[in-house]
Amino acid sequence: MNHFVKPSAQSNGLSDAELRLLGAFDHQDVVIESGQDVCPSTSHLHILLDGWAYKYTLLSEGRRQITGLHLSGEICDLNKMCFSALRSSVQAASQCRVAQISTDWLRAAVLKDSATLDLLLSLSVLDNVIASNLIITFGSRTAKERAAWFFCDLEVRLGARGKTSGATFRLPLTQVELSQYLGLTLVHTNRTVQALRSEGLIDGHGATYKIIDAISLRSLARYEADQLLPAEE
Amino acid sequence: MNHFVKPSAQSNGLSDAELRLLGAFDHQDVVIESGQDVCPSTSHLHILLDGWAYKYTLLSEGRRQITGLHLSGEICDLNKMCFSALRSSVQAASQCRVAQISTDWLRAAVLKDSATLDLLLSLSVLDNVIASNLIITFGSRTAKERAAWFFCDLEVRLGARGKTSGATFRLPLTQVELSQYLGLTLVHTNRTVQALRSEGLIDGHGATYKIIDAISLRSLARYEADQLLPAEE
DNA sequence: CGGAGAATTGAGCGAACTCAACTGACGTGG
DNA sequence: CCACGTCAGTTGAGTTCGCTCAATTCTCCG
Repeated sequence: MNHFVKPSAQSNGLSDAELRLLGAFDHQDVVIESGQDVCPSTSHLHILLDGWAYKYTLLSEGRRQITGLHLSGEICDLNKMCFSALRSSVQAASQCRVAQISTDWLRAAVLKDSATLDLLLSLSVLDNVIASNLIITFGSRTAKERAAWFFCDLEVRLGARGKTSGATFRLPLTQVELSQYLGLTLVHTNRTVQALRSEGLIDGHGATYKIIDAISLRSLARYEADQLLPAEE
Repeated sequence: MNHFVKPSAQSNGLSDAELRLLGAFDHQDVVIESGQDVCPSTSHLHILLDGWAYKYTLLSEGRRQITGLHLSGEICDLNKMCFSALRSSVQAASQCRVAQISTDWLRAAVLKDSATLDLLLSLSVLDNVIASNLIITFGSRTAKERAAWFFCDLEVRLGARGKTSGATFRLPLTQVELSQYLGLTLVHTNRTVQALRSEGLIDGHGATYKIIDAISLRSLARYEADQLLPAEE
């Protein structure tokens, strides 16, 4: 059986070692284009191997709220192990490579191998920790702090995947999407990001951003790797 | 082995049948006084048999954010199955009766019985759904809508447990706690609840509340049982 | 009666929203 | 090659929501 280790709390997803072990699983690779549904099948789980995706739910009047951001190594639809019909979907924010795993197959694997059980539980619990962090952000941070928090969080998660060069990284989200994630209006999101730029905390327009002053940014965001993270490794 | 059924999505917790089956588990009953820590042990999970509790995390400057509300039948600290040191705690909002279950024992039980696995997974995923609902609330609802949403949600969850008489129920939370849950200031929470009262949507001060006009309340809150719930039952 | 915690009220301010217009990049078709 | 449409980003002006900083009432309990 596979010897999974605990998913890295820093990266919020599967580690490289885990992804390598994933090869032992009965899975299927798919490429999803930007804007498409990442999790079309209800009988399979979907693991992001590469690319950006976000979970969202549609609200009244055409609005929507993005409830989570997924990077490579993360499982997008763990809920499918239990519930088939949630009111949320997962959309690709960039071209994505996705591995599909049958829920039935995984369920059987978990019963056979306690390390796999640990992995699955850890991923689910991690999802909760991430969600709690977002709740804390929404409940206690101003717009500027939210934006700062977003960039801090992003740098950590991308850094853990080796997707940053220096403090520079690609961000394939439009400001509309960013505003739906941060729970702000588009206009205010724009002004807020500009403020971070003009204060010399970040730089970059369009798809490429760079963190200039990580210390001040974290201080502004009261970023403390949030809910713990590292555990009984 | 136990024959657990899926936890009720309506109530967000264990059903009566599940609680009855719980007797077969190796557990220990404890009474926690209001204000005390519900989950002191790190080697045990804690299931609320009766009472109110909330998960919170302390922020800078003495502030805190309540990230989840727990009613009877809910597991408060599922994260202990994976991570030992989270930055959050669970506090009793009223006197609580709590069942402690050893994490090791549960882990073994899950590997032996697929129904128990389903139960555990369902509970964890349900936590996520609840958290997503809160994120949606924070991201898209005004103060008044948040408060209305809170009462709608409460009525459903309490109703599923038979803890309402008519639309009347006890709410053992102070406005300070309510404000920490809704992500508003105490003053604004007070005014917001008053507004709901003066508009004839709810009634009641102190610890006892009553929903007068559920239709209007739900409409105001855009409450639609939120992230769905019922599944492949 | 005094004190503590909870709920309430008032006044003023600042953050975030709304509405509306405008720029710049890009692709497509005449 | 340029006119045009579209979409992302930006800017301005005015309004409203929610916050801050008091101070005051109410309730309960010793």
